[in-house]
Amino acid sequence: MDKQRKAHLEARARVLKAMAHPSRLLIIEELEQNERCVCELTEMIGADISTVSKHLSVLRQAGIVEDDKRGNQVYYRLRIPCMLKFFDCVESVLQSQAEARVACLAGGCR
Amino acid sequence: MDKQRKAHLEARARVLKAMAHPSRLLIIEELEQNERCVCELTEMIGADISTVSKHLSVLRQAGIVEDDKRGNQVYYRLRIPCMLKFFDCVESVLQSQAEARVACLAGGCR
DNA sequence: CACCTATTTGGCTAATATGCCAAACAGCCA
DNA sequence: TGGCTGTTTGGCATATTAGCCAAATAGGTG
Repeated sequence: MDKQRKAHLEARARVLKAMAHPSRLLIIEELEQNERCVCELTEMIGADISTVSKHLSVLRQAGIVEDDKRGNQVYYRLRIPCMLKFFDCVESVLQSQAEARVACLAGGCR
Repeated sequence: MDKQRKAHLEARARVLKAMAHPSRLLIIEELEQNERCVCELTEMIGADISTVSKHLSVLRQAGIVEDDKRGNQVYYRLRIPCMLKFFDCVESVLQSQAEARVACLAGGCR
């Protein structure tokens, strides 16, 4: 495999990996609506604040969110506006899984 | 957080996690072109065939690919046609990272 | 059936991710 | 300055992932 292609695949994988966690997806969904401070996100997620801070750091390092310190609170927002669209495809996969399950129950299982 | 929402986020995360590996992204890109047998994919990836088989199994369990045994070869194809579109957003992130790096070098770093 | 090819599975080790607690830091206010 | 609130960082235990080898399985053919 070509070196450049490999680098590109790795870069893509890093972005996807950063998104591939339920709490981080929740963060992304919330930030689609509005910027939020860490404490708001922590409350929604219901985990330790240090855990949430680390999730945010993963998203920041992946270039997905950016932070903005105001007073002693830190607000996060999406750097990329396309996340919603992005999920259409994930939804297709889930939809298709659901259909497969139905077909399976109906007797089409291998 | 609502139980249903949590389940939904977990389902999405599982799909993203399945995609979040360079070799699996390569597989997805190749299958966008055409179905491929395991041996072809193994050659492209350049890893042990058992490793590739496990990657395929991850993608299959996530509902992203399906397999089709013909003779003693197993062919894989995408179950979902939207993967290319899906990546537009990842590309935006990468693009934006690149721009940030340029701005940084130009002196805009914090 | 014996043998060959293609693929999957089991088992192991090394690397990475997750989540909590405790400690450090930063900004604000008395 | 001292104390308070909000956030990040370090450290650790546990869990998950990745990749290789070896063994098992499945299909095809002599």
